[in-house]
Amino acid sequence: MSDNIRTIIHIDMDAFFASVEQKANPKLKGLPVAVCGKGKRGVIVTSSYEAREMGIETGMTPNMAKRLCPEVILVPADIEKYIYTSAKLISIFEEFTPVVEPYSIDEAFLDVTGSLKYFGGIENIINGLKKRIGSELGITASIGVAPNKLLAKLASGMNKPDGVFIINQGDIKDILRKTPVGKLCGIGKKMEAYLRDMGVRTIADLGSLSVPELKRRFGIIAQKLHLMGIGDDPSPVIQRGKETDAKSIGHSLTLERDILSVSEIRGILFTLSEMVGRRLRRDGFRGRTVTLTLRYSDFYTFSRRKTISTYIYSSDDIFKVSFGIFSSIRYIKPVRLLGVAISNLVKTPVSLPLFEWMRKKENLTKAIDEINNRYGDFTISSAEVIPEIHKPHIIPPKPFRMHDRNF
DNA sequence: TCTGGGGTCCTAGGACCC
DNA sequence: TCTGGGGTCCTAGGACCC
Repeated sequence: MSDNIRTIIHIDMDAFFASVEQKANPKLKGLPVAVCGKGKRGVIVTSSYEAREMGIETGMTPNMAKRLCPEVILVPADIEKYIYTSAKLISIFEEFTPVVEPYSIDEAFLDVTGSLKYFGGIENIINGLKKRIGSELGITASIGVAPNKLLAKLASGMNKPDGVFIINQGDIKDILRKTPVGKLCGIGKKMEAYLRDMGVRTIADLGSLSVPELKRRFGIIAQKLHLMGIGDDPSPVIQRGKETDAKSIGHSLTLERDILSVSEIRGILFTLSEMVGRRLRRDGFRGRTVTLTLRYSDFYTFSRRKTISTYIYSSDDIFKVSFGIFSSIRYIKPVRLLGVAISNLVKTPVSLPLFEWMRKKENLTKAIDEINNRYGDFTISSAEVIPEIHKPHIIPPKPFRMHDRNF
């Protein structure tokens, strides 16, 4: 461990989407509100604390929620509003330190080690954050403070909603002894069950296992697990704009109804390819591996990928590869979900176009993107695109899975 | 009662080359 | 005559996070 102790904040909005809706429409304040995804197959993505008290959980269908709590108010998700609020949040955070790492639409890590003195201590920073968020955005946040990201994240969950929890150096041992290992970010259900079989229940139990012992069971992640077990985490807060490049870009869509028709599937793949292609180009990448994901009506989900020899970036090329993969799948059942993703990415200036037709194609693609960037998505696009599909999709919290409920 | 969407990282096995 | 071993690339799938 290092001598200079860091002060890391993890800040997590409370019931983010629901709170934003309650702020936008004060009539919803104090009521059970559930925000749902759009379309026939949308599920609940967040709910207010009032709704949670009635047993409403993320992942339920609106029907299930209604049955459970007839007074629940269902509000369709308005992603643009949440993105806007999220951007405001980040700019508030950045007034307290430049070292801000957005972790999702409603969470961030802040390294405030360097700004403690300026603000006169951690309490002033916490109070300042809460006050600004409350007065400017009308929502609440839970804040965790600790010497590293792992523990800060753990801390922010300890006193929800609208809470603060500070883990000082001296408290660490005690907390590790008391806290179940599954509370750690990175230990999911499977890992927790596996650790339980080894007699590991608390974080401290994990810390008591030796690295070689962990290596036998978990291989390469042994060292990391050990560090987690002793509450250590050397990873830095990565300042916004200094992130590593994306590794993949993709979109998927659950269809309004299950379909079998190849021409409909073709249309959806084309649209998804266009969405992927636009983001790929906007972010300045090309890629050479295309992955197609299918989910059948029985929920069986699988993927097929293809790596080609050249880096591509046009929506058309992405579509050709993804439809080619689809065509190679022999046994097709009614399709519930389709996904297209591209990976094996490189930053764009790769080479100049070799031939005239390549240059023309590139110019056309650029012109279309410029128009779409200026006037909104799909102002211009091929006749095959289905414009309904593309609103931004960014959905947060914990997925709730039907089949997890049996224990 | 039916089960959203966007990512990262890791594993294991096969193809292929030297 | 019975079968090396290392390295790289690729595919499929799963765990995990939000």
